[in-house]
Amino acid sequence: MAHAKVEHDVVIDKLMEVFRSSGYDGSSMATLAEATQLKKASLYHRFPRGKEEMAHAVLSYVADWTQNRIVDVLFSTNTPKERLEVAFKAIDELYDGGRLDCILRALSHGSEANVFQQEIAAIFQLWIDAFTHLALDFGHNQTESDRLAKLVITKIQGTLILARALQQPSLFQEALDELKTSFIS
Amino acid sequence: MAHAKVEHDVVIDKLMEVFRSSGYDGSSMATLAEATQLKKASLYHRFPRGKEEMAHAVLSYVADWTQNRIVDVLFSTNTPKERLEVAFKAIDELYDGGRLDCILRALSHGSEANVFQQEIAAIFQLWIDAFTHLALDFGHNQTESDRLAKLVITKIQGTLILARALQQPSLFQEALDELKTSFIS
DNA sequence: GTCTATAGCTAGATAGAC
DNA sequence: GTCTATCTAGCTATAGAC
Repeated sequence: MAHAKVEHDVVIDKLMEVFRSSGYDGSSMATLAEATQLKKASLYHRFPRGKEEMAHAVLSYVADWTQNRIVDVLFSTNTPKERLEVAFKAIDELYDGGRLDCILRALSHGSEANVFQQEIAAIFQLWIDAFTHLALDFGHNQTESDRLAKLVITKIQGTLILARALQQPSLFQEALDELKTSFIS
Repeated sequence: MAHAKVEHDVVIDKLMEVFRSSGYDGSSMATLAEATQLKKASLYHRFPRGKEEMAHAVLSYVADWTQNRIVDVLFSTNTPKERLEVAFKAIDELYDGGRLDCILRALSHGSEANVFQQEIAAIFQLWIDAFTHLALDFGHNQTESDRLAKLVITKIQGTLILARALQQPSLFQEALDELKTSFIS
């Protein structure tokens, strides 16, 4: 089946893989086509407005992922401890234990003025709201819960940068453990 | 003086400005030429190996800046408290109070495999060594000093990302204050 | 929905005058 | 050391067959 239809989810996943490792401008239609095993014209058939639409589609996927794997989990009826564990397991997978870069950062640099800025901000806000809710359920007060939620994001992002720069993924693992402890204690 | 020689430091500064806001692949010879007020051919005269050499020159400048404004300061003979204040003042300037992105991150994505990875890692290591030294002088033990030094980098990088994504530079300012407190207490 | 082929443009890079 | 002019390759995007 040389011309079999490639599943939409698989295409999005491959596009994300390229964007997150090469950035927006560093990802050409040629490399995106190669990664998805589609020809350039086929990509344009699926994403008529080209590369920008592909990046938006990836961000839309990331928003869905966040809703399903973070927000829904942290607002579920399990115990706070259980919710915390499940969410952090997902985060660990998302970044492959500190080896993969964050797609939101990869798409925040670009020659054209930040067309993705609002979408990215909205996704970060999903994370903040969800972790604030969890912290409240752990018994922290509002101020401390806000602080913890932002700490989740800044610690993950900051350690990802250092872990990848120094090629020490373990730094990321340690940070996740420390974060979990911050909620419990 | 239409053809006056543009100072090397000014050229580096303008190149950095473009790279840090547009990333490596997002910065074209045309935009780099426009920013430096030089024609493309003049840039090639100064940087024969083109864009890659320009980025290396910028990273070399950043390494020098780190040596002068961070390492030398933190290894000076002033009191730990004074050294801390001077270094953090420099950091605040470097990122314009949380409004500017980090050049090291801007150069860590690219279509070509990470040609800047080692240079970037070396600069982060300068920061780590300098802040470890400071923490030891504050009376912290070796383990805690290592932790604090890495915390400086991860907290700065992480909060920069969130501050810029949410367009709330104050998050960065707060983080700098918290970091200073971490050393003193 | 996929493909081949190609248009039209912009990228990085160079030659050579001043 | 700066410039204008230009080359070639790679880019985004489209046309049209199957």
